[in-house]
Amino acid sequence: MTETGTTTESQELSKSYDPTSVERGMYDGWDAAGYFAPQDGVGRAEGDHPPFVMVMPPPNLTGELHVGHAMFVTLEDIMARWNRMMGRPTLWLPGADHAGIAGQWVVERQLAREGLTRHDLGREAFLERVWAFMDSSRGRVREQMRILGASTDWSRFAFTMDEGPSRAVRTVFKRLHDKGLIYRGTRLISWCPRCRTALSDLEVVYRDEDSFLWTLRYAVEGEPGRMVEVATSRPETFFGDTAVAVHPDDERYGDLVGRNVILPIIGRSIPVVADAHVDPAFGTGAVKVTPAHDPNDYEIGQRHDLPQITVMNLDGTMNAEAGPFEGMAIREAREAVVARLQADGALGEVRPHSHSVGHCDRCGTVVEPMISKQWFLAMEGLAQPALQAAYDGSLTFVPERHKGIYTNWLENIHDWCISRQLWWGHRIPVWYCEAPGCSETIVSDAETVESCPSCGGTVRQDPDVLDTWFSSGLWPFSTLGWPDQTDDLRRFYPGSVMETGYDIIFLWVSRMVFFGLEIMGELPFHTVYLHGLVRDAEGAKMSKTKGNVVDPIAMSEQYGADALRFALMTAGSPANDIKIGPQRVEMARNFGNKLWNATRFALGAIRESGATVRVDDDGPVRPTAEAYGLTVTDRWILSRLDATTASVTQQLENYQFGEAARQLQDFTWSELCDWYIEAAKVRLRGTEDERACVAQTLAFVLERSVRLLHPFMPFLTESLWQALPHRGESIMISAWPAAGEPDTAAVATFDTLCELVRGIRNARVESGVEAGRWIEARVFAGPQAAALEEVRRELATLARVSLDTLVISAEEPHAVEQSITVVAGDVSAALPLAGMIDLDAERDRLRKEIGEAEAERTRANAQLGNEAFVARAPEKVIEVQRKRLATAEEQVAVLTRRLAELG
RNA sequence: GGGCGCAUAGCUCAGUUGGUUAGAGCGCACGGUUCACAUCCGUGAGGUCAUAGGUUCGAGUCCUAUUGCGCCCACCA
Repeated sequence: MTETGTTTESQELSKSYDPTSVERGMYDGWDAAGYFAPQDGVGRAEGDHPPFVMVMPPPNLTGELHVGHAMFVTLEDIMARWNRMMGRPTLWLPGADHAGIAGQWVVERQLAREGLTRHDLGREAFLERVWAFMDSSRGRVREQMRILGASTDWSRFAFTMDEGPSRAVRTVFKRLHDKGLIYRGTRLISWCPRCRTALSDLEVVYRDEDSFLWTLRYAVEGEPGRMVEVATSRPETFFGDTAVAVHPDDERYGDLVGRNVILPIIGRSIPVVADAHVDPAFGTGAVKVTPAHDPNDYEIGQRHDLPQITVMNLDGTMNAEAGPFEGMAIREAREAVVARLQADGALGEVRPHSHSVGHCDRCGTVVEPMISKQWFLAMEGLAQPALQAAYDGSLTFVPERHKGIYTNWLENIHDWCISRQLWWGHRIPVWYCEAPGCSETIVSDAETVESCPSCGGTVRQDPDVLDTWFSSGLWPFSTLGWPDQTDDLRRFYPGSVMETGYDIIFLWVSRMVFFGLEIMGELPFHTVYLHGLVRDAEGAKMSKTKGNVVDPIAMSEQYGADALRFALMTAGSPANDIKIGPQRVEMARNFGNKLWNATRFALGAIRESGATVRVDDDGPVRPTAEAYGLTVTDRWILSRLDATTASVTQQLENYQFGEAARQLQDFTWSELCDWYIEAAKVRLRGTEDERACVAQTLAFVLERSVRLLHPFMPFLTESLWQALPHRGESIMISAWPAAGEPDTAAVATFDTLCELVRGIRNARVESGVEAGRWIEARVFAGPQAAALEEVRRELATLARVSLDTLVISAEEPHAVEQSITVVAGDVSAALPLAGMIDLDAERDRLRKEIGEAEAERTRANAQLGNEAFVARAPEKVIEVQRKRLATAEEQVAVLTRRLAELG
């Protein structure tokens, strides 16, 4: 079954853990070895090994990575590395996003610093400039992800503006256009006057602003002196009013419906219409209708066939419709208009009013609803299958509550305005024939169209580009070569998990789902895992202007990428926002140091044991009782390793990454280091067989632990694994450990040992025994005496009891004078401390302990005395209570006798 | 207006199907240089699990209401 020796020469580890030297160069080695790519010829086609496929949410190439990126890189890397170790062909596909409006905005800002606008450069030169920026940014982002340890397949790196994804965009556009789902129409859309482009609903963020509600007075035509008052928060738009609307049942205005009113200043006549949308209780119950500048008014206008009068220019100034106010900025115009209305006696009540105002998500400018000719994607038909997938459970959300957010949005979906008046992005693949008399519109998936296919005339491409999220929505298949039927597409579509932030469920996740279903006929992934946002140590959102940005690269340089990753994972729970500061990362680094030193210790122990660790293809061979003479201590740590392995595996299956990391930290630090290693030191000073047993057990447990930790701390674990006895060339491609059966007897005995040791240590401290002093102890262990006898040296060493005087017996002697009594579960110990005992203090201590034991006994009795409890609780739970009662009774008895003996 | 989340030790947070005496790290107190680690070890103090009801043999965990904080959605003239 085994060969001896290790395949790799064990390395000496330096005195202390230096993350920088551990991490340096390691990534390049993995990359060069090709570990990041799925094995050739493996994948869905082969059937029996379903691949694990995850497409990275492509970071925007607009700047440096922030700690939020480190968060998703860590989560996805854990999934990728774990699945790889589970033996699944794993593809984690990296990429980057051109970021449309955000990308253009960054470069425009650069230009602004040079006193230039994009128009100074012209479209072509501007795009060259953007490309140059993106290229340099792309390199940095890749480098930063490597520093973080992202095990992505760089050979498949994709950029949204690359030829492949661009062709996918054109193909989808054409296909959906031919199907009638993409159409061009003149609608009311959201317009950013600064960016000078249309926006989708999702790119508009609303903020409450304090303003006023102005009452305007319109004269009723043909009835001198009679006025109708309308309330508005936007007086400057009244030039575009084409009606006044009142509720059909509003008696105040019933006689006015069908008649006209006169707009002040410009004297235009507009009708009064009845529309149920109007709330008679709000304002005056009469509302000015401006179809070209308000979504509600637009709807009313549609219903009553009202004209649309646009009163603003695309740059946010008033146009000729505003008469004397032409050329003024909107805000400026508002004040001037109000002043003029007041002067003309057309202004009524003015009162403070708070309402929410839409702003451009990118630049913060107030967004204007405008009538504009744009391209739209009809959503109703696309949304249905995407909803169905969520309803029937074929699409899962982690955590599940986000499913409702997703479905709620799709249930209330509006058509998506996909055209943008930008230069940076995917050009709309539509050409218009310029020949006189020919009105041909050509939609093509080709990169260029030279001439009109019907008349041969010259053509001009639509100047607009697509919303950046259009290409993002195609990402799960455009990155795999679609529209070509590539091997990758066959092997890796559909994917498995989409890991991203909950803030882009609408913007991105929903769009990938409906595009995937429409274009590929299959969901792009079965699970959506959503992480929370990362905040600073005070819980504030990070921003450069606040100066509270945690730079993941600086953090990695100081504490190591492993520490940053571990800190991010253990800082909170899935999908909740987490806070992160340097202190937490430092603690994670300390954990790394602990592992480092535990490994150093193990290597030293193995060397000094003189034994050779036996290794097979699954690493150090699991030591057996027959071959190695395992003791309770070894059996305990092996059992704990098994339990931890099983639990961590389950946590990973359930996407509970933080809990998995915490359990591993707890196991390795508390159980392995604080207890096993300390206890094992006894036998390392013992016989040759004992040393060999400890060496094999340590090698086994540590090697497995390091493997379990690998997805979380890839660099450190690789380094330690290489130093430990192992087989194989990298921990990255080693197998995920399997769990064995629990050894309940060993666990019970060792737990008793721990409890007893803790009790004795506590008694020593409380009695003021010097830390270094060896004391006497007599342990009364009842039926556990034999088992404890097996670990008497460990007990003696850990509790600092001199081995010569340690007595472990089944029966309690009648009298032990001048001693301190320790109870630990079922067992007790007497510490004869001649001359050191303050009898009064000891009596007080005993009384206090008796009190606690009695309280415990009372609680257990109460539980068991409850007939309903005994009748209905499961037998297992009742048994626990019986045991609890027995232990408490025993403790009361022992302590009471001791108290009596003290006199 | 609708929806979601959070509230647990001085601080930051865990606690997946309800089940002994609710955990960790930091901080705090006391003590430790014995040959892995002071980036460490040992011991300890510290919590009416926001409030009020309810379901249950049993509630930090499930239900209802309330308070406070945060977020999302919505056509708030």
